[in-house]
Amino acid sequence: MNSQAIKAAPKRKTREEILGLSADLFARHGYDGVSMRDVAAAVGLTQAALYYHFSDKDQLYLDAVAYDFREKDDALKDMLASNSTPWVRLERFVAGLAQMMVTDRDFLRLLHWVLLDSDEVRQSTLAKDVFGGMFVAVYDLAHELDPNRDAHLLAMSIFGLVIFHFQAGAIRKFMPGYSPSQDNPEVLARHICDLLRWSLTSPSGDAH
Amino acid sequence: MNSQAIKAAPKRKTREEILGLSADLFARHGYDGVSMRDVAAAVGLTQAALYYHFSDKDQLYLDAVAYDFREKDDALKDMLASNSTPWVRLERFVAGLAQMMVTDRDFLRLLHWVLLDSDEVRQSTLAKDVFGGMFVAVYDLAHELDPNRDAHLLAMSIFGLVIFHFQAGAIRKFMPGYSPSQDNPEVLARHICDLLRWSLTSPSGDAH
DNA sequence: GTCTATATAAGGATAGAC
DNA sequence: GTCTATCCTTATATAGAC
Repeated sequence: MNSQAIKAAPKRKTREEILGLSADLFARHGYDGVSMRDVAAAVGLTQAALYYHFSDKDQLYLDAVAYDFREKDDALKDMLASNSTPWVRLERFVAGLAQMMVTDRDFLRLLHWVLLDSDEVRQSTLAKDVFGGMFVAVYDLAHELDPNRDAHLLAMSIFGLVIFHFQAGAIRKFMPGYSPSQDNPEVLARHICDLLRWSLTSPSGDAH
Repeated sequence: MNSQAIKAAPKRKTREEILGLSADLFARHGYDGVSMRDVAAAVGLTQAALYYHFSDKDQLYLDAVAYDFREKDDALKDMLASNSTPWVRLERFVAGLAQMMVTDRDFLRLLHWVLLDSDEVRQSTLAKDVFGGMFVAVYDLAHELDPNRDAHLLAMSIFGLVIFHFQAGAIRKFMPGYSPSQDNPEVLARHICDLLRWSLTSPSGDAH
């Protein structure tokens, strides 16, 4: 009925189960905050078994992050790929990204840890594997929105506007002007798109 | 001749030395990534001595972060306080914040860890002690820039535009359109202020 | 593939001398 | 105020049985 029939890929599942569960843990507590014991307990194995699947903790971490981001990356790229106008695609992407931040808290958390990682090799690997495709899509969109601006900076700004809002989510609540409605992805998306739109479509902006 | 000679403020220095040095360590490696042994070694004391000054690791961390941010908070508020026009103050603040991100890498790192902290109590404490004043200043500025927008969201966006750029600094280098000049605080500040300015001053922005 | 058992290091924290 | 010495827990990783 299904692919590998009964016998061909018998235990490949364990590896993916480890990846999924450890990604959750790393998202919540970071590399140093998660022990191999924690992972083993979550999966329902002993510590030693993990070393059958992964050479060491570093490798497990790297694979887990890549595993977790892959699917989100695909979803986000889908939001950008269509033949609507650039502004419609932007609106959909921003709302979709914001929604994703709300729906899956771990997405933001894991992203956070990745950005924070001080290991250069891990970062370059993840940058390409995980963010490369998504960034390029937004980068192209940025160029469409305003060919006269630095598309790289503009793309970064788009990400920053959405992501930072949620990064600061926990402390935002203690700041003046806070309203729970701001946690609504639609409200945020509206704010951001307005901010960009009345900027980028600016008619006769003069010298600068 | 040295130390104890004066008598007035004999050993208060040690505590501050611990705070300064441990702040560096926490900035670089986070709470879990720093051991009391690490701190002790950096300061030149033994582990046990730390427990004379701080009840436990949590308290040391909390005090160290607050200690480190206090001075930056003051500097940033100064940039916002003047009687120039709002746009001039914005430009100065953005450039100043960006410069600070470049000059003191630990500032960003520590901020990062604070945002990530999963401990609610620690977060509310730090939110008020550390960011409260700075946020209010930007919040007020945001209201001046455009009284018709949600000042809270706008203030957050201003922070996000600057901060995220540097958060993503390490992976940005692997993305298309990257240029070293974008690491220049002046260039970034120009980009951000343009983005906001041609937006917020938008003349006849119609319905939305 | 997964287990038990264990080696070995590093972690937070305390007691008591000075 | 700081030290030495130590306790106890937790950590990564391996060896070898099943």
